[in-house]
Amino acid sequence: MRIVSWNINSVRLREPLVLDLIKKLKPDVICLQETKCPNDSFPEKAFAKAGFPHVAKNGIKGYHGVATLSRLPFVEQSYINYCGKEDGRHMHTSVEHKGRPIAIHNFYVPAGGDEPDREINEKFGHKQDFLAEMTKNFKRQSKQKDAPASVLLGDLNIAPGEHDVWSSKKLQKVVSHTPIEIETLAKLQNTLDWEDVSRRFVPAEEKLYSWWSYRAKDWDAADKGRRLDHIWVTPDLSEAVENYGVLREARGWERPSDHAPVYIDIA
DNA sequence: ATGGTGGGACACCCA
Repeated sequence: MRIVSWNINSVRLREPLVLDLIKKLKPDVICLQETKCPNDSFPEKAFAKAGFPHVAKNGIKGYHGVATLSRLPFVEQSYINYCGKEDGRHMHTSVEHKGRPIAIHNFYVPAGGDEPDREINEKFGHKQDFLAEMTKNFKRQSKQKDAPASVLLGDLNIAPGEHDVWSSKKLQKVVSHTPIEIETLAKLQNTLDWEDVSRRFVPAEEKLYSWWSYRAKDWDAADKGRRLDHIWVTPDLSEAVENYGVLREARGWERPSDHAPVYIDIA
């Protein structure tokens, strides 16, 4: 089973690119972020025709918004609102794989604004609070006896490792790579003992990115990227994950998203 | 220190 995560930056504008992605990667589940699309105008028909009749969406007008597309039916779907906002940043679904459910938590974590200081930038405070609330919710879930095998993925808007950014030194005070965010993300990762799948397949000392700014003259040549998109799995799933990749070429497609899709294969 | 680009809704927000 192949699961893809992609910050699409407008699903309506880039509907053709999603179809290209389907042809290219032949995924079973596609988790989209930044759909920027209300639920009633989501382009479902095109995706159904391409083999994805099952769509779970948590969209709002204009910005944010997440959606999960699947070849397989969902045995469960729900979403949680964070920080008292209905801003479309989480979609939970469950699919059955070899007779047992796999929970898929599709997240779009707040970007956090420009200043890494909650006293002067409330967006940064929101990002920190959002991650704390995720941690609290998953801690509760992990205490349940029959907690399902789970995948947590999406645009977490934090690049934690030294080689998850083009220059760790230059980005120390840049939101997405500050020590406080990295610490908050680690706290979340440790609650359920999630495994960051990417770094099992790509050594920690190798540069690995999933996002390149629109502002670069030549994103590919400059290659000043960050790994903002993540796929984590609970320990009971770890062994079954047999492949991981970033579809870097998608960043070079016509009218691209600034994020590339990331994916895993589960045996 | 600054401004560079892109998307959506609608005069300015999000990233």
